[in-house]
Amino acid sequence: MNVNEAIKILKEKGYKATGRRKDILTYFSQEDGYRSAKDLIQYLEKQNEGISFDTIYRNLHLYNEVGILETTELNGEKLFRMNCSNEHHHHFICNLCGRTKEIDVCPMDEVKQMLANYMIEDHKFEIYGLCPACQEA
Amino acid sequence: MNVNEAIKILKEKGYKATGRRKDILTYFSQEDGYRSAKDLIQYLEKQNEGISFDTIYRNLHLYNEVGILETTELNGEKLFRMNCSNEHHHHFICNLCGRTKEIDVCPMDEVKQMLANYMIEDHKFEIYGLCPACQEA
DNA sequence: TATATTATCGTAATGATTACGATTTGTAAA
DNA sequence: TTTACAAATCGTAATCATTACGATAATATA
Repeated sequence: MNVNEAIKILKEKGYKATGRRKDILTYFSQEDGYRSAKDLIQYLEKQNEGISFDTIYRNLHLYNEVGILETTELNGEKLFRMNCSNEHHHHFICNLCGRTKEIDVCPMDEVKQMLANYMIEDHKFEIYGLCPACQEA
Repeated sequence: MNVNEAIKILKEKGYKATGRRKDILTYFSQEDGYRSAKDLIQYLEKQNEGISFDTIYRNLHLYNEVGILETTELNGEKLFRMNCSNEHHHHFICNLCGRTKEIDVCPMDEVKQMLANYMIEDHKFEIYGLCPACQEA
């Protein structure tokens, strides 16, 4: 997803396309892995842009709700990345650089049969390690 | 795993079997789902036992390291449960009561082939929802 | 361009977790 | 069974990510 597609989604849902929101979208569109609120703040400070925590977190959650960002949680902090696909998928996540690789395998079909009386609401399948680039360094 | 087995593990590794450590083990051995540090503190207060945060978290991490407790992370807090099995396994986790059901399916064999040049260090596969008991309430 | 609504700002508050110096406890050797 | 000492605990303060708030500013649309 790129910045313009994301802005289109915002407008369709009645949200305003503010400068701040575009700044945040610009950041995530140029990264290709999971990034934290702190990463985003540091990026904005380098651009000489102050930003409020309120604005950061409000928009990260909003973007997640409307499907612009995907999210995960690692070591006590939430991480976000631009949504790369409309298909259901999972990720390999590099422990060093946060970059991801899409995994199309989903074990839920097999698992559903084992949980007949359970109401399944969500699931998480993630693989962690070192990507090829980070193994060399 | 029960309290005595856990204490045996502690002693084997050279850790002392203190009253506090037994209190904590007693709590987790009588629960059958994921519980938070806060849950543990509340339990101890009901027993009229004060306890320091230092002691709580130091021991939770220790127990996780030596394989007495399993851990996961949900909504910004770490959760712990008594390790139920020495076999590699995953869990269904009830969103209401935290109780778990062991899942023996592991999709990693299939996935490893898709990640030939990636160094896999860890993975997480969890299913969330409502257990049969919580669906009725 | 005026207006109403939504968004942002700066900062304070919260909640989970970690850290610290002083004190206590468990263990094993004397 | 006492002694000695390392390890563990306590009470509390500090940290870190996140949430909340009242005042101000920016956006969309009429």
